[in-house]
Amino acid sequence: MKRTTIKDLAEMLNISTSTVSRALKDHPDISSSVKIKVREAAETFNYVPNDFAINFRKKSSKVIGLIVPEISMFFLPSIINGISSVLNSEGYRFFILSSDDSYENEKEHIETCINSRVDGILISMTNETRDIQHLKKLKEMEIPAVIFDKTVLQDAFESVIFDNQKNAERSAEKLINHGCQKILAIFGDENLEITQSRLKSFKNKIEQYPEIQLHTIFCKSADVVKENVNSLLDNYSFDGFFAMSDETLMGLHSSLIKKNLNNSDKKVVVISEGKLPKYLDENYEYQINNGYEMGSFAASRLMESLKKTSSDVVKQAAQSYYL
Amino acid sequence: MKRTTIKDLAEMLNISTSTVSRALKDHPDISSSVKIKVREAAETFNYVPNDFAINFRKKSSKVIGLIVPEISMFFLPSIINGISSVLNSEGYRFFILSSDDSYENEKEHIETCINSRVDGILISMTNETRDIQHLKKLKEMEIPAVIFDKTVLQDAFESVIFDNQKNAERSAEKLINHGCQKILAIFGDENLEITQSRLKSFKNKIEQYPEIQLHTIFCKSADVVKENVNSLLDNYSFDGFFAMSDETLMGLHSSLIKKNLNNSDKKVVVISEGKLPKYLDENYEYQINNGYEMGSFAASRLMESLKKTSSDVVKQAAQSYYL
DNA sequence: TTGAAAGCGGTACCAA
DNA sequence: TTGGTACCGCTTTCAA
Repeated sequence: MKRTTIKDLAEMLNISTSTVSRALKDHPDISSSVKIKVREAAETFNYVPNDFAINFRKKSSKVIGLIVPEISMFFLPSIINGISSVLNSEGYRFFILSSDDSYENEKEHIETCINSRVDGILISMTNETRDIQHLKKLKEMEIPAVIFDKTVLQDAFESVIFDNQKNAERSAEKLINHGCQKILAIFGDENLEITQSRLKSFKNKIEQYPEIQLHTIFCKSADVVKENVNSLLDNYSFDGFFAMSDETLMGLHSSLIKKNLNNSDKKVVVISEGKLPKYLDENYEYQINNGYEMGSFAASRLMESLKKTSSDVVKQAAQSYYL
Repeated sequence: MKRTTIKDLAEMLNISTSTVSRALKDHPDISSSVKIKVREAAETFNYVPNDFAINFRKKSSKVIGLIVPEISMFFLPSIINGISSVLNSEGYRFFILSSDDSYENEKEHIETCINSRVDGILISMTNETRDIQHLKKLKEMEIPAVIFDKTVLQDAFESVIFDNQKNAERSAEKLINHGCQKILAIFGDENLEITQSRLKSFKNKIEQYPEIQLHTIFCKSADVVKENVNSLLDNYSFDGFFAMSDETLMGLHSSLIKKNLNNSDKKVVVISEGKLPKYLDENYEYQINNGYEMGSFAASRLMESLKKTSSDVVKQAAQSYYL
């Protein structure tokens, strides 16, 4: 089953391949009579341009590599939607590679992307990732990359991140305004930058009110949250809760249900990326991080970089964008 | 920034491109001394084979198109995981195209896939899709495709679907075994095949017990479920609930919370694809549809088709697989 | 306005 | 064991 090529059309019409090629893309040089003939033949014989040959020729794949730490329920769909909306409208495709929270996989995926000649990379890093050593090659090869959400301290690539400080502070304010006096704040993995930055500003804010008692815990998964909160609630009571993420909220919620505290007058504030949680309990208050916005913004930044020729690239610290 | 090519290496080493090409892929004809030289040079000059040139030459993209009706929170992540696990291990990539529940988009995506020369297609259809007219071209071009989850009656392509009948029946049995007498069953869009098949077997089972009162409603979104259930609960009470999907469950859950029924002794059974809902309320019972399993199974089927040469393709009704 | 031809980076056949 | 070369399908420069 051979697919019709430009050469086939050229032979059938007794004209040259260059003429066919130009006619097909409505080049001004070509007479309209020829254009019509060519288009008809193309239509009739079901001609489909071979993207490979084109990409190969043009040295541009129109493909972006999306590397994510994991394919999670909470965040990815909205991110993907945001990315799709921008990339598809610009004629780009993207493929997803999941690192499964392993630095080694992440490193390998970068190689994969380089080998398959992606035009650019969108990456969110694993919890294990500590530096951007494995991204250096991208700079050498001048493959633009934008880091989003999960990142490390660096100034080589543009990054798009949520404003943790702002979100954590506002969450604290919400609890304060509700008059909460005994607050349990639940954070994720203590080693993550994101945890530290949310912790810091949350704590700072709360500490401006010496009368408030703050208890903080760190848990690496929803299940751990649940266990820890369960045992805490056996001995203490709280009138306010803070969960730094959707995942910590899942654990907290589960525990509150178990302890029959879900209908009491406690206040729960959470920094969230999802849209599902609104069904958990409509009384929870969300400081929403918008995945769609992040995805589309990161993709836009990447498209911008792609449009710059390499000579445009100013060798200075890349910008970080806060959403 | 030019990337090193085989030609570059050949010139540097004063040997032919064919020799370099063969040395690089460890061809038995090549002497080990040459192989070593070539590999060293490749290493030194950071040689990366150009997949485009290779694909172009070999007429195989190693890319699969994944077309989904929407990028939803509930199901997609696990599906993607399942697909990834199979495809990546076979050296394939895939890109995601979302139809946003529009038949027109779906049709266009098929074209896109054909144009970008994907080796195969995995597709889950929109609610609007009524036939496989738009897939006919795939057959002509001998592009293998596997339909999963959302499909229509057809026997041209292999399909992988959940066993709705089994799931609905088992869900009904669960409620019956709990001794529920007044059951509210919540279904999705009445026009969908999936709804009809779940409805039918659920109802059949329940009707074997004439003493049970069954009330069924159809709602197109979680929010609609919530509204409808809210007003129903004002006038009636139920001791058992059935939700045909994660989404209907979300609405139901929300409503139960609002009516303070979440800690009563009602029974809730749901056919679910997600993993999130376990945190909603651990007393809910799930008849789980495993997205990971579906994704990996569909991908495996596709890989199988890919391995067959076109002459292997037997022209007979394609099989459906039930999970 | 059209055509001839080179070439993108590999691969593989045929010859040496 | 190695080299020469045609070719995959398309674009683009140069010439006519």
